[in-house]
Amino acid sequence: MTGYPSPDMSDVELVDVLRALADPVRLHVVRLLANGEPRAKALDEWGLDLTKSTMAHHFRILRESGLTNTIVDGRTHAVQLRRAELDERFPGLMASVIGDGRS
Amino acid sequence: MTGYPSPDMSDVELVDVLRALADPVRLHVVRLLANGEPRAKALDEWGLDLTKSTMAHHFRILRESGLTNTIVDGRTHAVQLRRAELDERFPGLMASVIGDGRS
DNA sequence: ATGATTGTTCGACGATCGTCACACAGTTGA
DNA sequence: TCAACTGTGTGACGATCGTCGAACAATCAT
Repeated sequence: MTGYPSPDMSDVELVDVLRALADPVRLHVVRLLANGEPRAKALDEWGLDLTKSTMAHHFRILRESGLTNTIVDGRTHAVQLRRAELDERFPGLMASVIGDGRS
Repeated sequence: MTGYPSPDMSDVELVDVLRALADPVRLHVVRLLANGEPRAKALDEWGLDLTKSTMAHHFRILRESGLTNTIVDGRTHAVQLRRAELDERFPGLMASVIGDGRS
């Protein structure tokens, strides 16, 4: 049901999380995941004009950095922000990054 | 007295700040600046084994991203974190990035 | 003036990054 | 069984990044 390995949060380094967030596409994705709900990886879920392989690349970086989990169900995959764990490891970071309307 | 142009904080984009922070050297520098006090650019102030030109490169990125100011005094320069402005623009971000002891 | 000091800028280099097309693997449904 | 579908992996490409040495500019002390 839940597939693909994500690192233990205790092994996650802040600088790697920041590197994962330091890209417009991935920051956008993380913001759409702010509410903690899983979201399908399907291209039309993200409002981005990128190819499958490019999105797969970004999803991989998000997962390997510790930001997300991948949930596999049949042939569809979903991504979920590891909000609670991230809040414990890096208090305030997600809140400030997800932030409000300021670009 | 205060030299080299820093961007208006209202023009600073979060993704650019994150990109500036997403490097071990610059994250280290920002943490040493956490208290808001200026710090000389002199190499021995940072405990890093890098050349002058490399440090100048990192200081430039920090300044252009909006994270720091440069204070010129004679032939010595100092860097200062724009803490108050950053806190207003991105509440909680600096606090979470500067954080505590977790690597 | 002259030489030492502090820091920037330039050009180069290898490494990493973001993107794509293509081939591949697993799941679903007819 | 077989075709369609969803997503991953590979290899390539240009662009950006981090680093360095060397040249330069500005300031200070003598």
